[in-house]
Amino acid sequence: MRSYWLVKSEPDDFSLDDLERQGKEPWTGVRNYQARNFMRDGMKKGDLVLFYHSNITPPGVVGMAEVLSDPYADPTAFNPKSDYFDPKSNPENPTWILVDIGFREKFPRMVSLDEIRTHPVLSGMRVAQKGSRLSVQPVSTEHFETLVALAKA
DNA sequence: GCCAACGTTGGC
DNA sequence: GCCAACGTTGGC
Repeated sequence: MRSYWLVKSEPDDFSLDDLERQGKEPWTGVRNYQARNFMRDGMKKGDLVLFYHSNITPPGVVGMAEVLSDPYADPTAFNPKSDYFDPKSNPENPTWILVDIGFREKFPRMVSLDEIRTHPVLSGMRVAQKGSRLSVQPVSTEHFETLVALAKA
């Protein structure tokens, strides 16, 4: 049973094109417990992931990625030189967990946040809620299929 | 650049 | 355990 997800990324920091170039990327730097729990407890290899660009005009879903690894400790939490360093995390009992995300496809067109919010089905997505800051979030099968169909229409 | 919404921290 | 202060996210 495959699950569906949405991850946010600021394209100035790491875009879908960057993911395409790299092929895959350890999803480092998530420092929110709810988002971590989704990666740690929910994500499985082969799950499909909507790739969302935030902090850009317009924000929206630009493509599809997939989960390529089992969950493992985020190594940036142990690196004092990293922006994501967290002295409270240690390799014996890591606080922060990630998965590898792989490139799958760039959609023929972006589905913007505005379009998600005004769509009768997609408006129920968590990302559409005002003030929604969760950077890793589950997506229902219906929302996933509706959004992909729209992106390819 | 502004600021509302939200999550976390820390004093009490 | 409460909650004010603070820092961050992210749309606009």
